[in-house]
Amino acid sequence: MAEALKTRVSRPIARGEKHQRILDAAISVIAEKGFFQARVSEIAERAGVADGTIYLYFKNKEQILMAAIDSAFAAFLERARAAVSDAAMPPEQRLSRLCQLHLETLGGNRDLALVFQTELRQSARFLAQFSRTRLVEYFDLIRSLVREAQSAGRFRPDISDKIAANCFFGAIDEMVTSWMLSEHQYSLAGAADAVMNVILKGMENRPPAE
Amino acid sequence: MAEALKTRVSRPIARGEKHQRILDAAISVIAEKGFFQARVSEIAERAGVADGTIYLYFKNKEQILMAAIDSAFAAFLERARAAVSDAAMPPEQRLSRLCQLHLETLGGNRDLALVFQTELRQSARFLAQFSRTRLVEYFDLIRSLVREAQSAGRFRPDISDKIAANCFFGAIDEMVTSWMLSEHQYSLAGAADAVMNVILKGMENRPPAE
Amino acid sequence: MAEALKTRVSRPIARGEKHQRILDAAISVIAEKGFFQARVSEIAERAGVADGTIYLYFKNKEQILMAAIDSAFAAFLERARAAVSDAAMPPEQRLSRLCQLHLETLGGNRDLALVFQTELRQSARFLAQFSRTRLVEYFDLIRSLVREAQSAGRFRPDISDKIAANCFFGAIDEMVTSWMLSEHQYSLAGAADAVMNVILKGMENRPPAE
Amino acid sequence: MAEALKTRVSRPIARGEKHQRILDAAISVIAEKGFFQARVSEIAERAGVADGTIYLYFKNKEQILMAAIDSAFAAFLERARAAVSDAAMPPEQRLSRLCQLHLETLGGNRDLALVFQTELRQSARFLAQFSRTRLVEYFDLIRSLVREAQSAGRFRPDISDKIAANCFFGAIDEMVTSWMLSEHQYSLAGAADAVMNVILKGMENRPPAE
DNA sequence: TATGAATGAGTCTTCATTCAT
DNA sequence: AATGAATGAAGACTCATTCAT
Repeated sequence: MAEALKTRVSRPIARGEKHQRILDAAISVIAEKGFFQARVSEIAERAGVADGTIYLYFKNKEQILMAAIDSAFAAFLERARAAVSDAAMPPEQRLSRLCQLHLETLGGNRDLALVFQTELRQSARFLAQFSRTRLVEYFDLIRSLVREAQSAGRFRPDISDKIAANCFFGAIDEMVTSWMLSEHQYSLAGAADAVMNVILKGMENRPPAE
Repeated sequence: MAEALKTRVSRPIARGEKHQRILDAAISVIAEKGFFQARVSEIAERAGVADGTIYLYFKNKEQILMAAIDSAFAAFLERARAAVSDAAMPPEQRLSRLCQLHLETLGGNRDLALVFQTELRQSARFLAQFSRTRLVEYFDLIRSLVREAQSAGRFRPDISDKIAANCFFGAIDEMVTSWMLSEHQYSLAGAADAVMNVILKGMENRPPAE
Repeated sequence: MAEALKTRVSRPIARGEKHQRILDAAISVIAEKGFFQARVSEIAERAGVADGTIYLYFKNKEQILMAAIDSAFAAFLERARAAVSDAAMPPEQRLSRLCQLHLETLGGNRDLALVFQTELRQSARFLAQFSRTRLVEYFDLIRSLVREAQSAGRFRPDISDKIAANCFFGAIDEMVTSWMLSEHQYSLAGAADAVMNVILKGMENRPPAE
Repeated sequence: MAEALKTRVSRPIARGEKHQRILDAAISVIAEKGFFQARVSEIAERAGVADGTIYLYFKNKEQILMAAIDSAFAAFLERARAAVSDAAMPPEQRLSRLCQLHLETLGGNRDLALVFQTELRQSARFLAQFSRTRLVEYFDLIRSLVREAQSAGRFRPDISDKIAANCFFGAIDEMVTSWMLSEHQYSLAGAADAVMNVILKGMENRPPAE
């Protein structure tokens, strides 16, 4: 009975832990080598398991990589949603917080930044739907904040929420990319205010100067 | 004899022409399959040459792909420079033209869009300097226009030209990406004004409303 | 001896039953997949035991498969011996009964037919002696009946019992094989008389027609 | 021009030769190891080519093995047809010739015998149609001779040509199998007359003894 | 120059077997 | 005795690159 209980309790944990170790190892390998250069044997090695063990948890190489990217993005999305959940805060300020979180998260995790900037897009193009779905969810989050700001009269009503979201996301995304390619010579999160200073100003609803 | 003569006369052209055919074929294959899924034998087939012939023109697969991407981007950059060369035009209007050209060019060439949005970034990460250099040149073009606009008092002086360029390029780039992933359901170039309406407004130098 | 006794007393039912379940599962898997395509894990699943449990009863995969085939054939041989044990019956009639039994048994058990026709031969070629020995025993049974018929003057004395047994067994065996490959479109046992009508006639001792 | 011609002439030969070398090597490996134990790398080694070269000639492992078996059987079938093509010879004598050829051919080529007796049957069960088709063609050849003998009043009309063919083929086939398993201690072809002495006698049309 | 058959290093994946529980 | 997660050896197959023609 103690045996059974122990087994029932410990196995799931052990299993989950190994599953996660493989996902983490996969992110690390993808970050370093890229999606198509990632080797199953290297993921196994970094996860501290045998090659064959990988296949107890994932159907094939593609599924490992997809799951790894998706799981990383899902976690990111989760935090993003939490960051903008305070309905009491004005929507443009929540967009600022989202920008801050985005730059902080990727600026603080080189592997994540590499994967997001180069591999997520690959997966969006070539691979199954779910990674793309995550991106769409992120966009929808931004768009809903934009519409909210428009409804509140804080953003100009004449701009499309889709285009606004593209400008918002594109500007932030490009900040990450150029930072990533520039070998991180500066603090990414430190640029958040400057970016928002341009983007939000471009959207704000101001009476024409007289 | 007629054969030989024909060969002798046409060769100089033929070489250049064959070289170019390989580059074009490479772009086409990369657009379809992606950088790492592109096969040398498929490039050869589309170029109408034997596999081995590729190696008379390029050292290895990486060099083909790099040269193809670089050459496509170089042509793009050339047109971009020409588009903003009219010093008589106000800088912010030249930025608008650049945006228009960017969206028109990629919106009108699916292969180019695919390569720029997903593979150029890959190459920027993994491959030799020259593709990255092109990107930097494009950025420098944007930054110089931004600085010019600042000097002329049209753009706010308090924003960094680098960040402004990131916002400008990022917004446009994201327009292309989302259009590309959305299966081109709308005219990309048609969105140029809307994007500039946000970005340029975000940079323009206006006295605060009182 | 103490070991044997202990086994016989304590585990007889449980051990024997699980052992047999594995053998049955093995026959079923071999029939479906073939000897070399049979998977240990599938045998374990069909036997309702864990993979590792298999190895408490058998040294390795080859031993399982060998034992399964051997056990199936041993049962068959047992019935064959019983069928021809009536010394009062004329030997050629006993050969007919053997033929009938052979066709009935395999015609009534698809798995057994598949295993006998394709896998027994494999095992005869590649695997240890014991399966082959069973075949030899079956042959010897046939040969002894042939010799008996010759002694009784019912079969021609000029034909070798070995060759006669080959003809007898070969004809029956081929009936099974062609039936098996033809998707069982007809009753196999129903052909027994027709086959014997050829084979026994070929062996019978008749004065030449004048 | 001479170059082109030479290429056009020599290449096909070279290709065909290598193709055949691979088939021969495959037969040899299958004979030794069996269908499912045959390794592509071993076939390549025996054929004197690199592993990858195999795949220039065959789509995958199964295709190699199938082609090898089929080609060997096709050659056998060809000879069989030639052996019984003399319409002037009585049909029962032609059946004897077929038996002789069958036993001679397999008795003289150990690899072929091994492949025919154990692997052809496997392929008939598991693999694509064409090997099975060959077997059917061989059977049809036998059946047509049986029917011819019946029409000529040499064979009893009351037996089915299908069952007669099974007896005929089964007896011969079993001779080969038992010879093969007995380590070839005797001349296989030498047994042809004895086998025919049983089988043909079993089929012959004789008035009942009075 | 041009060809394309040949090469073989490199990787994913399977599955018999082990062993800690 | 029983389990089944973990192992890792083995093997099919791909494809960039070479080189004889």
